[in-house]
Amino acid sequence: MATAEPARPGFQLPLLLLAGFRTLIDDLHAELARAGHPELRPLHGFVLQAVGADGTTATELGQRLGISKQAAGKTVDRLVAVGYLERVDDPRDARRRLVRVTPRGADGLRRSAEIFDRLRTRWTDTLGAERVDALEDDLRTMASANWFRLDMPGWFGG
Amino acid sequence: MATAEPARPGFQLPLLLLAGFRTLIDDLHAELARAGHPELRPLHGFVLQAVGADGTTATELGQRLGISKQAAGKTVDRLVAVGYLERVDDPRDARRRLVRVTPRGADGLRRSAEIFDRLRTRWTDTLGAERVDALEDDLRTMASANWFRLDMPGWFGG
DNA sequence: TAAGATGGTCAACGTGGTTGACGATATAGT
DNA sequence: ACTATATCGTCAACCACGTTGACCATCTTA
Repeated sequence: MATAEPARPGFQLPLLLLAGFRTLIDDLHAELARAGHPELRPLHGFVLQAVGADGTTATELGQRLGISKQAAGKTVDRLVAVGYLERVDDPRDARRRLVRVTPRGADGLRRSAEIFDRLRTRWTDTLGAERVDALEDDLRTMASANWFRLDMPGWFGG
Repeated sequence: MATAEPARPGFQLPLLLLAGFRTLIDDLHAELARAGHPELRPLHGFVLQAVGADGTTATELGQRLGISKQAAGKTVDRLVAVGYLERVDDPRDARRRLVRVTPRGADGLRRSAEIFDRLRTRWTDTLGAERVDALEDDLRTMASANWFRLDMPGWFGG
């Protein structure tokens, strides 16, 4: 039968999506390293973003990221150790320990946004703005709407 | 100034790419679980694919996947434990231990290909074949050409 | 005030990755 | 033929990230 083998095998689509993601993130971190943030790992940018300007607690961070509060707490510990986050006591609730972005963390966040903008411009220069807009729109259509989980290592592996 | 804020912020592009990838892989594994392969993790499909029909050694597998031979060996151990791979001695080289896909592994691989084809059809039904073709072509253009590394957990995290 | 909910941390564990070391075997050079 | 070198597999120790269960401290509520 003529249609036994599809013209485009389906397995390439996820691979290309992953390759695009990875290329972007690798380029980001290459530039971030040059801009004075070599310790930042791909995961860290997402965590910093999730903490936000107002700060949070480890428990709330875990909920935002889709991981346990313990896992969130451990990741915060590492980011504190490299100077991107800080913990302060909450004067209104002695149980809570507020997690806040440090000036260094804010700098990393700001530079990341700039670099991502430049990277997207590189895409529109090569492909044309309509194609990149269409790509984003199509992905928005197909990707699960309320998606956001940051358990990447655990999800992909074990 | 009028162009200070870009119409489309760059940080969404990687997020959408990741969301698309993750949606596809999650859908794949939901169907794979229904088809009798609930133990298969996202990582495992890539490893099975990399072993291929002819089999390999742990060292060569590590090279294909972009990870150390030790890491490849450990992953093979786990896949052997769940029945997707097997190790046999190489009669022509007593140092080598050939890694081969078992019939169960081959079944998982075959079903994965079918499911990916169906998933891609779902995309073309919603977006139109031209849009999906364009999306793939554009990603091929932008993604690093000789990309293939499977150190996802270690890359993203650690 | 007693009871329950919530926040943070500790401990133990699983998976995936790393490097370094070390036998065993194969191959090349003298 | 023998010795040196390269390769394969594995062991051990370690790190990052995730999990669950247990526990104490503290806040909230009945």
